[in-house]
Amino acid sequence: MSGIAKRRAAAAASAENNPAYQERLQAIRQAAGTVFHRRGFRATKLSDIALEAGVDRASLYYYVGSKEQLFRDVVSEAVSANIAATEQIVLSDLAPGEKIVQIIRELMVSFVRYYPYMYVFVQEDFVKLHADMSGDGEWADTVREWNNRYFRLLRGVINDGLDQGEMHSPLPAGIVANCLIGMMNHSNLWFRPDGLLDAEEIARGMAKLVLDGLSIKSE
Amino acid sequence: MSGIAKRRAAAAASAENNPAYQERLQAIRQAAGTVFHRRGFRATKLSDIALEAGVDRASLYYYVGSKEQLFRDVVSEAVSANIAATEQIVLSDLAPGEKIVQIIRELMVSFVRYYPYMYVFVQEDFVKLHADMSGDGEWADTVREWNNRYFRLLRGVINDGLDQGEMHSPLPAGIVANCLIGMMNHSNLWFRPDGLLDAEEIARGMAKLVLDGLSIKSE
DNA sequence: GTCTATATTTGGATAGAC
DNA sequence: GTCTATCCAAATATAGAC
Repeated sequence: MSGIAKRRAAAAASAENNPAYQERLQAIRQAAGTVFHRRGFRATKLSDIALEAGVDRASLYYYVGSKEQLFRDVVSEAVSANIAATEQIVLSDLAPGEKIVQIIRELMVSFVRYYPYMYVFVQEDFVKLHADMSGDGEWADTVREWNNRYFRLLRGVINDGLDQGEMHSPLPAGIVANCLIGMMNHSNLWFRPDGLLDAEEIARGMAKLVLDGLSIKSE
Repeated sequence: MSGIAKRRAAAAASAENNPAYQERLQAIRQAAGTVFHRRGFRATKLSDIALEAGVDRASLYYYVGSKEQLFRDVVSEAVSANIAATEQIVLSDLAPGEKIVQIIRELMVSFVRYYPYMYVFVQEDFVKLHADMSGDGEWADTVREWNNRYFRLLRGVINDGLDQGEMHSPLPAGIVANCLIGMMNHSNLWFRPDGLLDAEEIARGMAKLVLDGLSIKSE
């Protein structure tokens, strides 16, 4: 273990009693989130994060072991919380259509609650990033598992809706699920928490789009 | 101009009479398309493209000036053709809903016709890539203009549908347009030309999803 | 804890022989 | 036209002084 790594570990071990340390670490994570969201993981330079956080580039390493570790730190809590919440929705006794409404709402609200950490995650394509994040196979498994779980939750709800006759589509449930995921994740490019519409309104609109469509039905 | 650059220019100038040259160049572009699609622009190494094309890394430079130029070469024709086709659809006298059907169809079919070059383009976020492709301001303008034109075309059609009373949504037309773009572009992760459903079928299903929704209406 | 200086790796691009 | 041997510019991470 290198010198800076030892001091980093020591600082982290006794971090609980050290509010200054916690504050600095939080500032670094927030700066990292901002830059990751703006540039994407691969294009983000640690010098950008250092600039954003107002510390020297080398000083980052007193708090963070690597760029990849910093990425994991800022996304893990947000993503796992959103998946857990989505699992609760799926386990509820709501009708499939109402579950879709709630799942979309949960995600859009999470984008704001954890802004911009959720976007930092969903904007990345981890299949393409595999080479960059090959340092830890366990992390790659975690990400794959997150994506698979979320996809299967959504596909399952749509499948139930189709089976129960509440929904209809010429597309298989998996493709519909991917369409919804693409629609929601793409909001990382245009949705901002301080925009005209808030997350709840946009989520309602998206759910209506998916469930009822744009066309006005002639009755 | 460097030595290899001179020979590259000379070869390109007399390329018309040289089928061997054309063939090699096409092979390189196809290899580039495959790797760009698999890894994304930034993560793609010229050594990957060389390996895929079966030539030495240095030999690429007899045919191509830079990684960025290679990227432009493989996407330009496909993207500009799709935008031109979309403009024709928008200029037609179809109803807004039918225009949406045709626009979605045109894009999904283009994904196949130019596979994988259209995906190579739409999977990139050029705002984030700006630093990497800063070599040429003109290219940045071209890309911005492409994205703006496509967005405005789609938003315009949706706006017409809302204004004419054929469509309804609580969301503004621009957000709906972004939802469709996200849905369609995300297919770069799951759609393959040799899959179970072809582009026409998927486009019809997507259009139905957007226009009629998933829910079965009680009549 | 922070910063200067630097080791190291990676990857785009070129020189020049053949 | 192609390949070997480089050059060079990032950018991550560390050493070690303070």
